[in-house]
Amino acid sequence: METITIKDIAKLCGVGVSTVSRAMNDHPDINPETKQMIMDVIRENNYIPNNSARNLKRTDSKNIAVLVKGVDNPLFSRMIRVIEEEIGKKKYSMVVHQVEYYEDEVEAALELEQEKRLCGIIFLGGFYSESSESLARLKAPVVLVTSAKPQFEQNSTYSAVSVDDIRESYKMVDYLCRQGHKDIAIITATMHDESVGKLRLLGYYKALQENNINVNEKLVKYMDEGEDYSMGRGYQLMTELLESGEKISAVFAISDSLAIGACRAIHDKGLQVPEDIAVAGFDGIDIASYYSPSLTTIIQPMEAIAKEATQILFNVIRDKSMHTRKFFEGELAVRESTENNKENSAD
Amino acid sequence: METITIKDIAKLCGVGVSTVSRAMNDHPDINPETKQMIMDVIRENNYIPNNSARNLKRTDSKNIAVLVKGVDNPLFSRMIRVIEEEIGKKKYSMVVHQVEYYEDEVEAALELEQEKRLCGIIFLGGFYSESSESLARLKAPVVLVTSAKPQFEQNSTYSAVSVDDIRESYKMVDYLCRQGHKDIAIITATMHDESVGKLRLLGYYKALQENNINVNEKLVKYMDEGEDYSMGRGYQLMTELLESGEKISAVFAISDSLAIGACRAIHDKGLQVPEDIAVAGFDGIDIASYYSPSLTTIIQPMEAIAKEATQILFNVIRDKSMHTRKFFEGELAVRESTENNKENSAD
DNA sequence: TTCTTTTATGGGAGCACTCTAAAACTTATC
DNA sequence: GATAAGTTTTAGAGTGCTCCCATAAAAGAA
Repeated sequence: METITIKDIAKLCGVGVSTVSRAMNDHPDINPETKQMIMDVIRENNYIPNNSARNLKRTDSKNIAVLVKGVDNPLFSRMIRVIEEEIGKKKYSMVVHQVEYYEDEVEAALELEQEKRLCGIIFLGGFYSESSESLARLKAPVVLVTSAKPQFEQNSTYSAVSVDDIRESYKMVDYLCRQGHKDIAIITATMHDESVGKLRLLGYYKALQENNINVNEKLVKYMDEGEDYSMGRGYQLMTELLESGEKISAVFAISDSLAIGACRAIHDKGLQVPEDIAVAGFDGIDIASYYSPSLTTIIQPMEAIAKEATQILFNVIRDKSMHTRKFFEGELAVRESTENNKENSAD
Repeated sequence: METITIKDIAKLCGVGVSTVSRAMNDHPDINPETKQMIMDVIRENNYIPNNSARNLKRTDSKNIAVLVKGVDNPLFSRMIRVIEEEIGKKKYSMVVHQVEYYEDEVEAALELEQEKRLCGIIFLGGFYSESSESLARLKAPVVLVTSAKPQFEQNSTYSAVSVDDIRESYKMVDYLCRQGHKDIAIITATMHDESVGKLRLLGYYKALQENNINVNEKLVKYMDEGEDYSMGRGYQLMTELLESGEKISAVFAISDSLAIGACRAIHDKGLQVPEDIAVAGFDGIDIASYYSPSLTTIIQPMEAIAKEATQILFNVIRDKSMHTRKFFEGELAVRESTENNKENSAD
């Protein structure tokens, strides 16, 4: 059972190799009947063209890379699933690349580009320390998903799609303030200017300010740069918070995983969520609604974001359209972890 | 900034193209000094060979595909991370392919093989309805990870690595029996003979039998074929169980996600875990230990399994060594969700 | 009928590599 | 100094495909 090539198909059909190529690639200059005949033969013989040979010759490689910091982040793995579906529909193929925390994602993309002849790049998460200048080194169009970068110039060299992190974070913290909380801690990511953690922190500051609450910097806990948003890390940081002796009535963790770790830490100190401390997360991953107590969170429309990201990428690749910046609206889901039993018990 | 090719490097070094190729591929017939010189030039110019061109010519393509039913299954996404690391170390590249529930994974692999010139295939999960005969259609060596298939003939056409599902499941149910439970329900996957769900069900039967407990088929709940092990599904099936009116003192769900869904369902009926019903899971994903109550489960050594799987694959690819069947030992982690307060309150 | 235009097809160069076979250069042996 | 044997290098064929260009056939215009 030898590998079957385009030549074999051509011979079988009694036509030239180029005609078979034409039929497969929806080239206009071909007789519909010939095309039909060729396609039938292809199907009968389960012929699938060799991707390497195609990519070698083609200018447009039909390879899209997805670079992820943490494939096992539930938010990302869910999005990867959607992105692969979308990419598959358009007959492109997806290359997933896990970027280690110590790696520079743009460097990694640069390598992949040489190696795999990419025609498009999607970044899930990540920091882009050098920002625009760094991203501009990539030849293929780039879409940033769920990353910082609210600023967006005309003629940008990349697109971006995400929720408005400042606004969504504001929404959550403002909600906590209205619930009567005054001592609200936050568990966030690195202080890096280009990080989602920074934006969500800004939303936190803004909400406190508008509610006339002074910021207590001792209630602001940072993860280290490049660390995953893990439950373990949430647990540690919450424990530090609890052991600091500061008064805390609510905690906002910038991911659901961190929030769950925090819940567990509170529990392990013999305290109750939400009775003693309310906890809120961010993302809206499955576990948030199944956790006990179910977790108040900002639900990011992951499917929509992932779909839009691939759509934008295709627009840029195929129609050479301009890069764009799209914001999605998150949904504040109020659940058990912030139910205010103390004050509202009379309701 | 034009793309740099092997020709450019050859010219820069003042040597032939084939010599550069030799240097890069650790070919023995080359002067060490020449090689060093060439490697220096390559590094200085950030040259990275084009993968498509390589794969086109090479017999062994250095492409390994990972086919997954459900990339967003936490167990799998974690393993994917480890597998990519291992594959990367050996300078091979990984192609992740999400297999939809309605797709036949072997068909999908067959396509990928033609398309991407695979030199190895790893399956994560999946069913393999046609089993051996079907798998034998693949030319590249295959390793099944976390799949059924305890039987293993000499000269098998594939390797397999997993825990011994029957034994691990037995361990768990036997433990529940010893805790004094008599009415133990199970939430498992399809009845399909080649599924992990079936094996774990066999372990359940065995444990009940050895503990002289009659099986009540009304306590055995099946998911549909191809469905993900989701929390939502666990919730539904547990709700059905609770509404059946059968007496239930413990539930064993064959994945942690299902178990968490079950916990939530019990909670929503106004009952307590473990006081009213004990719950046990399987897998040992992160959330299991952070959930409230923390979840009793069988911890699969995911990292070790993933590493071993890639190792075996490399052995078969490179040394043409025989296929093997490797079992790992799981760890029964007893946690809050099965703590037996009732009987042992005097302890 | 002859010339131009349109439509359909085939030939073959080229993509960036690998690898075989042969060439060029060493060194050893008599 | 000639031959053999080994080492290092190179030219060039081959990989499966795409796409430009040439050609052939059909259609339309003169």
